[in-house]
Amino acid sequence: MAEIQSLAKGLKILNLLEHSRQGMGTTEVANQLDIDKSSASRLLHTLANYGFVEQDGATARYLLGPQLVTLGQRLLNRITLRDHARPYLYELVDKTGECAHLAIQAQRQALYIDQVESTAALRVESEIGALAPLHCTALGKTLLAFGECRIPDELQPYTRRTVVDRSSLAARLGQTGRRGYAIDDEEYNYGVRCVAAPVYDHRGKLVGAIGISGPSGRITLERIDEFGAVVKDVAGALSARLGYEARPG
Amino acid sequence: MAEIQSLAKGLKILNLLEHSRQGMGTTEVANQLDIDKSSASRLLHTLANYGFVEQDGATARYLLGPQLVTLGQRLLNRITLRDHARPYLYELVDKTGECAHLAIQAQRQALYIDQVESTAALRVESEIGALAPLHCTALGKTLLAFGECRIPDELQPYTRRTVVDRSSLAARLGQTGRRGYAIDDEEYNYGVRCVAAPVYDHRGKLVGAIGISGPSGRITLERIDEFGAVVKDVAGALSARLGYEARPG
DNA sequence: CTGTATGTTGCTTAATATACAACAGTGTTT
DNA sequence: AAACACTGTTGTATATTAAGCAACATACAG
Repeated sequence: MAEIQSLAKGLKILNLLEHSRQGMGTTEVANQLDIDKSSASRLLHTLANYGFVEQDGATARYLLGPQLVTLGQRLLNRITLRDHARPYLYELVDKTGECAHLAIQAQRQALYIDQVESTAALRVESEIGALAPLHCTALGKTLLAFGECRIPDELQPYTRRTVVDRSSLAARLGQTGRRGYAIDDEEYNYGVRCVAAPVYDHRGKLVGAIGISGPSGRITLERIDEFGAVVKDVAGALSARLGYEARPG
Repeated sequence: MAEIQSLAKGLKILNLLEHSRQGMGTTEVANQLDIDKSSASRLLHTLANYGFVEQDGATARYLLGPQLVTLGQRLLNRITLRDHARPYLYELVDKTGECAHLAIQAQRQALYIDQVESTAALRVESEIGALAPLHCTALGKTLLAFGECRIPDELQPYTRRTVVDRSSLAARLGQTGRRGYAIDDEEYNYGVRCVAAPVYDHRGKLVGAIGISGPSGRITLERIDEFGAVVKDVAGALSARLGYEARPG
């Protein structure tokens, strides 16, 4: 289907500003997106009129605007999974000592919608709202293995351990399915191992994944199955809370 | 300046979807915004391509998309005021027993960027990301009285107590300035009183406001100055933490 | 099976965004 | 100071593009 190009340009500007901490000027935006600065100027003004971008008072550079907070938070508040999941995330932190995360599938990626930090000095911090690839994170693999979405077309490598071969990945996902939890063994970040398990709702539909992330020194290969069992249990308890009734077998 | 109309239409769709819990269909969007359904269809597809809206798998209706969470959260994470303010919000809750809020000025309104809930059964819940009017909330009045923004053109009444006369409001803001904290006496929500005070950064610039909200039964007119003093103190401590040095006088 | 509603697509035309140039404003350099 | 570079905004003709209409497909209810 044909895209409305002016709208697409505006949205591209927002995505561009996401990665700019100190903001961008009109000319800079125009150059990045290869459009005329007059167009950039008018697009930015339109975005500003609706609060999607904001001009820094001092530098006059454009930043992401408050309307995005309003809309994003509105959406987050609507995800009731999040409310239900919170105590279980705490339970994970208590039982494992590692940071716990909750993600859902969105835009063919894993969207982190909540986290509870551990008290350990060395810990893995993620940002709520961040998107992570499906093929090389424990939460993502969980969504792949137990959900309905297909393996992404491109399997980008992030570390030397990232599985980029489709058939190898499919085989691993098969294992994951049988085992009941997914493992990320330094496939996304060096030195970080993660374990995650699926969360189902009352219809038996996959709604998300919860898991833990920690340094490889603590989440050792010897203990990883132990962690896996814990994560699987807690995820099962959360699913039960959501009305899911595990089928026999 | 001229708006890019196609972009504006797309942004209007997002604003429209904010208030729709169960999502909207193409025709519905088209009718609401008075555009042709073919245009609505193409605009929605464009928004969907970039993740700003998402189609519910079951109902095929459009909902706000995950990209808004990503961008909104990115922005929230950048507001360091929020990190600094959190312990002071807890302090407010401890000292007053009421819910504490942090807001900044955005889009000529007060943007709630954090809250800490009290443990009281009867309490005032606000949503992070929500926008509130400047002229009839304690946080908003604080931003008006101590900041640089002007009184809004339209003073919409929310309750019978809302001050809608500009000169009356100006006089009240003068009082507020001398007193050092702002009061909302059921001017926005019936049965709810709020008290708020300004937060300054190291340059002495107003960066936000913190305050408490509670039922009128607990925040009585007799005790409101007592609460005001507490809020002012805590806001002062937060400002100090941000490097603000109160000027003599 | 008919009638109504929805969402998508093709195509023409009218609307509009673009590109270019000119201009104002700001700060830097010589 | 003056010249210069750079930024952002505005005006306008033109070429692009989105709108509008109709047709079509699909789903659902009577």
